[in-house]
Amino acid sequence: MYSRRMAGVKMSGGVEWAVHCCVVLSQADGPVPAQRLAEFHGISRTYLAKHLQHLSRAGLVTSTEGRIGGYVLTRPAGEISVLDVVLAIEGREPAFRCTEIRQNGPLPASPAACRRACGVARAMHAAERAWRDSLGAVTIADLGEGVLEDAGPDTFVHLREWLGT
Amino acid sequence: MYSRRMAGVKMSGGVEWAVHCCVVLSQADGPVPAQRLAEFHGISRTYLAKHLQHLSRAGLVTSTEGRIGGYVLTRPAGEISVLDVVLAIEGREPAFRCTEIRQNGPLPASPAACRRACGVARAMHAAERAWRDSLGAVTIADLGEGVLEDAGPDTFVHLREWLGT
DNA sequence: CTAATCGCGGATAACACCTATCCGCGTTCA
DNA sequence: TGAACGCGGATAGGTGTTATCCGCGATTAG
Ligand code: SF4
Ligand code: SF4
Repeated sequence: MYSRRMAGVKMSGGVEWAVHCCVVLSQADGPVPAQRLAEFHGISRTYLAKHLQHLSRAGLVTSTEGRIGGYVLTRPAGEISVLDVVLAIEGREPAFRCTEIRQNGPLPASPAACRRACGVARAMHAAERAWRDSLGAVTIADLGEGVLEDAGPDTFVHLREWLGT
Repeated sequence: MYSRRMAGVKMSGGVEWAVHCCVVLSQADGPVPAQRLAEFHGISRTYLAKHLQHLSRAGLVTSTEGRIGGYVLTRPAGEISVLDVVLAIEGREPAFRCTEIRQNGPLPASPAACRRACGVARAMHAAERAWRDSLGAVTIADLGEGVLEDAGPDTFVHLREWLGT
């Protein structure tokens, strides 16, 4: 699916799907099945279902089983941040994982010096905090307004019509 | 090497090695061979060599071939940020990669609306910018001072003695 | 000059994670 | 009852990370 060489810190592609689904759900009146969400975005239904289950386990969406089931946002769109979605899909593990190599080799750091994280780890964690703070400041409701600005004020009207089909 | 399950946005472990090597190099008088750097940190010599080559290609370190060769920092430690090292090892690709799913499905976004990145992509890129700004504000020299605070003022004296062995 | 040391780049393999699909199960409702 | 739906496990292919090994060219001690 990805043609170019890629490297480095990378984010799962499912995050993009999940965020878009949340924006759609914020405009829906009732439960929207995964089938419908996948159709709307032109993506794999079975794989999207996996991501939606992650959102469900994280408590961001509430699932309704049975005949006319589907997904509904648990909280108002203004109370769900992009960070919530990213953490639900990607997990809560920090990107930087310290392997404590300062304790290896001929001059290992003393146990006293290792009581707290070293400067390297502190710098990495501070950067991740800045990243999370930035994502935490944007809500699904904010993204919905952005769509209206970019695509016109009647976009969600068409969306609701299609969902009701 | 990693026993626990991990998920999500992740950073290559080689970044930690590379940053530590830069701190060591900032305290060395002459070229330090990869063999020595690997010994000091108790890590794989052959694999570390790969990362050092990345640093060399990025221009952060200058390599000397031959009998008494090794690596030297190209710039002063105060002019090399942690971000420089991370980008050299991990590459410059952004973590979030947009697949433009808004152009799919029964209600695709109009070409006019796609002239610029949508709100989702903008939020992701803003968060990455905050992450990079945070990492760019910390230099190798700063980390060296942190080591002195944590491990005592004679730490680098011992280091230089061992390097001279 | 010779040999030892060193950096460089390619080839290779094991492993983990991402992507994607399929199936069976339980639930709900027409 | 049957159709639609969510849930979880099993599975498979692709990609990136981790790690090692080899040959090559460069440099220097002896
Ligand atoms: S010095 Fe910092 S990054 Fe390095 S091993 Fe220790 S805690 Fe981890
Ligand atoms: S809406 Fe944004 S994140 Fe989604 S496909 Fe379009 S540009 Fe990418």
